[in-house]
Amino acid sequence: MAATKDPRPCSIADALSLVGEKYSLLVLREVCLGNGRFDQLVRNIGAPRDILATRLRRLVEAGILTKRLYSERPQRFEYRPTQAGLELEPVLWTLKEWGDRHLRGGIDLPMALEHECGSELVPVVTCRACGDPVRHGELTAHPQAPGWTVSGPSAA
Amino acid sequence: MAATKDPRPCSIADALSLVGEKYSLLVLREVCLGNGRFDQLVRNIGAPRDILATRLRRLVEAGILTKRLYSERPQRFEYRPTQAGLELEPVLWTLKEWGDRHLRGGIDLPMALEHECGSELVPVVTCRACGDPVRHGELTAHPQAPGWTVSGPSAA
DNA sequence: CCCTGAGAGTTGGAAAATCAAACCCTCATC
DNA sequence: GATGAGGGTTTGATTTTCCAACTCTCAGGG
Repeated sequence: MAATKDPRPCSIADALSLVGEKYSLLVLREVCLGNGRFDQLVRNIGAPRDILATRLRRLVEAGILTKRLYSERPQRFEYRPTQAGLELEPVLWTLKEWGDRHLRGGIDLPMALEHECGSELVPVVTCRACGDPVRHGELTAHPQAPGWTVSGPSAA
Repeated sequence: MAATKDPRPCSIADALSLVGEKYSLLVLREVCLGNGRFDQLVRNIGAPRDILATRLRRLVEAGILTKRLYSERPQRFEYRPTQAGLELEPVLWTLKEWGDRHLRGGIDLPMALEHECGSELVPVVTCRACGDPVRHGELTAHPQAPGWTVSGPSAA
């Protein structure tokens, strides 16, 4: 999907070309919650069945989901996240956190995630090296490949 | 965009309905890098000009970007992230990290982000309460609103 | 044996979004 | 007066989405 001719080599664009189409990340949401059957997906996401079938094919061929047989006769399948799929979950958590705060004012949330530590999950993106929360002003972009130009703050 | 009739009240779906359309997150990428002028966006993203104009209108009305006059005569505008826009950046970082690792094998990356601590940014999503990195198995979903059903692991 | 129903899709045609290229408008400069 | 930059809008062809209906496989009941 995203930018077939993005003039920049970019992992964000590449990732979005796999999961940036309408419904794809909602499929991941459902599958990570364990709702991996076709009819569950249709009901819980509200997507047209044909589009959903297309997305599922694509996510499987991208290695983000796998199709698992859960009944031989009649043949019935279920979709589950692969390791790569599970590692995309942080994207969902940060999206959820943003939406909870900016779209719902942080109150009356429709769903809470509880961390094993016992409190509600509020995801914070930190720097692996120093462990500190990352903020916009603390970053500098370093283009390594041609195609990149950076102007303003966070320019290198 | 995403799921006009998502039967679940969900902040992820709501967030995606604002920034889930094709090119929207790439616009945010550019704007956060300081490349906020229309022609820069066209060139750096590779999107059709009319679509870009539509996205920009939408992102401004959603409060994610602002349009700033940077020249009176002739009138020239530039787009910049609002506070809400900046707070969406973590989504871009986690997407980049996933793409770097899963789509490029972690090597030969086209762009690096340097954290103020001096090392390259590798974003890690942590739990604000306990500070630990969050992993899939450590979460439990707690639906608070009707419309939610959770089956498998991470069910409540 | 026949009917119904669940589950997992596929098909066909109308409606909406995207795309590419050309165009427009306001100035500044030559 | 012509050229060019910047920031879009217009037009018409091409792709995607959308929706409803349909298919196929089997299980179970009467």
